[in-house]
Amino acid sequence: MSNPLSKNAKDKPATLKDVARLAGVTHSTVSRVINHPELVNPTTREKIWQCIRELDYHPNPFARGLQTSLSRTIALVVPNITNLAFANFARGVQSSLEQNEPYGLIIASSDEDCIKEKSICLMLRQHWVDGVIFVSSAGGIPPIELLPEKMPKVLVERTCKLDNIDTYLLDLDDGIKKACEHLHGLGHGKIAIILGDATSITSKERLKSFKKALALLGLPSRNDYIEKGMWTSWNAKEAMIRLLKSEEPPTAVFAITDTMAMGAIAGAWELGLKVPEDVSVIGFNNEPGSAEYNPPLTTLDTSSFEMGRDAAETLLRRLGEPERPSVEIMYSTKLLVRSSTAPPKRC
Amino acid sequence: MSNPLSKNAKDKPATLKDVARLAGVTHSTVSRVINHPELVNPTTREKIWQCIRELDYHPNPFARGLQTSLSRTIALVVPNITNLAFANFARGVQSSLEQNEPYGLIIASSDEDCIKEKSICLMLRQHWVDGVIFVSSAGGIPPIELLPEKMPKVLVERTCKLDNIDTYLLDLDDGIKKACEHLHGLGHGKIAIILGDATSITSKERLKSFKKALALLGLPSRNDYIEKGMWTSWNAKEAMIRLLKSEEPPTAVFAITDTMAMGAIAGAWELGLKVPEDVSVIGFNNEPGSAEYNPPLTTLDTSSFEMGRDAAETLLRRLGEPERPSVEIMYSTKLLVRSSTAPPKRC
DNA sequence: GTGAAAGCGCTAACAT
DNA sequence: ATGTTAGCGCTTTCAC
Repeated sequence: MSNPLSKNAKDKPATLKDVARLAGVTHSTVSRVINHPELVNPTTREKIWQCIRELDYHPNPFARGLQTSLSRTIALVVPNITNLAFANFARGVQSSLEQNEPYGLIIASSDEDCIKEKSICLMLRQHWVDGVIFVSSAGGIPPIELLPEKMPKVLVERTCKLDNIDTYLLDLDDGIKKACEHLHGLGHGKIAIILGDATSITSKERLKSFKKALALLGLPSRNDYIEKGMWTSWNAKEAMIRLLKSEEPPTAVFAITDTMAMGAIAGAWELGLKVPEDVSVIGFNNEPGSAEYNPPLTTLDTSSFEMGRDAAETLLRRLGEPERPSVEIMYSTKLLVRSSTAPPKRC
Repeated sequence: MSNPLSKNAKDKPATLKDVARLAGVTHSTVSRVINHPELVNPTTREKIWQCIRELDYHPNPFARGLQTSLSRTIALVVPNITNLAFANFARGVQSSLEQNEPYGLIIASSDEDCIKEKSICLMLRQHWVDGVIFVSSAGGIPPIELLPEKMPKVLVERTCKLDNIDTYLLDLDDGIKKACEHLHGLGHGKIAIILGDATSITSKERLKSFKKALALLGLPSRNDYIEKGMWTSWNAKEAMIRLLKSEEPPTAVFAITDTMAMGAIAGAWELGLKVPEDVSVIGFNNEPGSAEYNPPLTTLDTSSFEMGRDAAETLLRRLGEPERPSVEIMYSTKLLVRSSTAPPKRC
């Protein structure tokens, strides 16, 4: 129609055969130009490329997949896409995909739910993705047994005994120690923590690092200083209110996500308490917007975008080279001191 | 191995033929059981289902796609996945997919960039998605000409003359009028607006509605009350600072996303000004967390999740029924009055 | 360096 | 109600 190119009759997408006919060769030669160009005569190769462009030919992914079992699509499974740290991670993955081969990206959000994670794996198997990136799986190790053993997988924030699985880790012990040291250095001795849900591995791991850090500083671990914010700002707000209304309220609170830190600050505010004057709050992740919160959030930067980009690169590399030794990469976090932490009113 | 089921030799996925052999029928009968169960004898049907389960058979999507040209995957294109309103929309889409057929979901974020939007379409064409949902495309109408004409498409927050495209719209005129009326009712006469970037259709449309609303209230539209926040809280913060430092600063500011509203509040705060005492701020979208901001944000709720869920449902329906008349659905917004707006200090 | 031919796993038209 | 058969578009031996 408006397309000047002479397409095939019914405007159906051109096939290998169409290109072959136009170029005066057989379809196998055309296929060869695409998959093993070095095996074909440079002159014919160039001619065939012209025909490919002229017909706007694109290989049919179904036919190709039927042969190769490859879909040129990878999947990313995160616990919650509305968590900005994960959304940023996803952007990192996408940016890596853009700069490398044109892989499609299937994003699935499991809502921190093991059951959903399983059904996502089932869905992925039915869609034959070439590889998967799992981020902080709800049940510790994601249900990878539901996926083909050979399918490359990258685990983020989780370890797994299995060989041939690449892993991206966050140095929680170090990061959380830095956070606690910062608070301790300001004079805080009564530090509480706001977790997500009590059962998630993410919460448990961060709690463990937190307890370690307190011990290192000679501070006691108090059970009444452990609260659950269910990953949302509104629940964290309630958690903060509970903490501050207790008999001996903490002077500083570490929330294991920025979102919950913001909720915690809102909770203090609701009780007429100011942050950081009356209580200090420190977050985790450096989510976009944390610097513009009121007050700007002191937090640990976890480079979500970069991690996503690197994780995707690792997956892509393994896709091309299945036998390469697996890597385990540890990311360190960076303490960003902003305005939500200050010395306590009275030591 | 640990699987008790008697799988086929090499543990390769079972095929139609394997099931047929086990059931003592031909592969076409098995295919029929899956695609047109009503055409097959209930007894054999049941037996075949058992064999399917026993072998854990799943149709090969490539072979199936080669026949049907259907991938059972749809795509969602949003301007920015780190915008919580869009992330929520995506969750809505996913939830609808879960409750209906097991469609895969490809999410692509265009970064408000027309060029990227085009390359996304190219990628989607190569992945043969069955349908696409476009949300507030950067260039007005998304580059649908790059996608097969027959591919079902749902447009969100955009209209398009083309027939057979389903549309989900936001009643901006009404919503923004409500916001301005609220501000005007509190006594504000000097109302500024913080847009995203100046060139995006989203910004232009909201500005138009804003001007209309001001006119309706008998308020003048001042060009120096139009600022750009580039969709981020940090840029919105700078924009707010510019507004407040001007000769005749506004007493109220309407930011066209909550994220930018939060940045605006941070800007006021940086100048030692309080919200809502010194300046009122109203947002748009009711993003998760807006209620826990400091102060809780007055905003317009746009039901992102529900819209995503409904848009996906519409797409799914059209997938099953390509000839059904297209729908155009208008969503109204709801004003949520919280604590970031109040009467101006001096009228 | 290129062509011929087989077959990946499935669907559907046709035959019985 | 079920079986037979012919492709879908591609990759990859195997000949030449």
